[in-house]
Amino acid sequence: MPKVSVRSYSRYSLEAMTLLGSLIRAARKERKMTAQDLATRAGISRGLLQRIEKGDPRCELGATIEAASIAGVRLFSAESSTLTPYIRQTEDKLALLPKSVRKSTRVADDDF
Amino acid sequence: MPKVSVRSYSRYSLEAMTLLGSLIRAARKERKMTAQDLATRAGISRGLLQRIEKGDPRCELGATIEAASIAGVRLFSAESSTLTPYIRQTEDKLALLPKSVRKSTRVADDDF
DNA sequence: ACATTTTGATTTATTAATAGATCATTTAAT
DNA sequence: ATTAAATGATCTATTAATAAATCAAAATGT
Repeated sequence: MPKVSVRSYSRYSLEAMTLLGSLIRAARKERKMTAQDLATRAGISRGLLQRIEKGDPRCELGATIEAASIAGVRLFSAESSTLTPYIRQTEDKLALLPKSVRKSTRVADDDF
Repeated sequence: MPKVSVRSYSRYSLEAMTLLGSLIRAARKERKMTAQDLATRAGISRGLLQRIEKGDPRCELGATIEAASIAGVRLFSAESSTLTPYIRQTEDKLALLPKSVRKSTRVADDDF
């Protein structure tokens, strides 16, 4: 009997993954691509694409994003052809934030 | 010598994953969460969170989405508290599309 | 300046995902 | 109606991801 490994997801996460999968599937069909077509173009197996379109949480992020992208679904809709400026922007923001975060020693100051 | 398994990603996909990771990291710091904090809350190891924040394609989709969600980064910004209506909308659209896609037999009709 | 915590980077054992194959069923085009 | 193709589902061997531990370096608060 195989040991069961559990991992839980919030409702939002589950819904987001389901939605993403459905969007991919819808986009694929709109473009009249077969599952095998898309899978091949994404460099993955048809079985994995099936799981991706179902919103299975345990797929590789990369495989999912790539399949989405080829189907025409983009996580980030950029005006420019590249996301680089947004990445840069975020990195700049990160540079301003403290490099390491620290909880104040006095967590719940109940000595009053 | 371990056999090397390759998987390739489009530039967009790589950039999207990098951006997502950076957004998570920035959001986490803005909220003054340590990596360990976020990892624990997401039910993953700190090492995995490190990879997620780097935009590593080979992470579980679920772990990534969950970490993002907890950090406050959402893939889909819904007006409602649930994505259900969007899922439904997409499913409806799917219902209208053919259940299976088919290439026309006459691919390149060169007999003329 | 110092003490402590956070982070970054590795390494290994364990667990899980993926590819590929196969088969039944459904679907679409003729 | 018939036929070929697409889909859905399941199984197994192989390959890869994850958790956990460890250690060094960097950063923060006092």
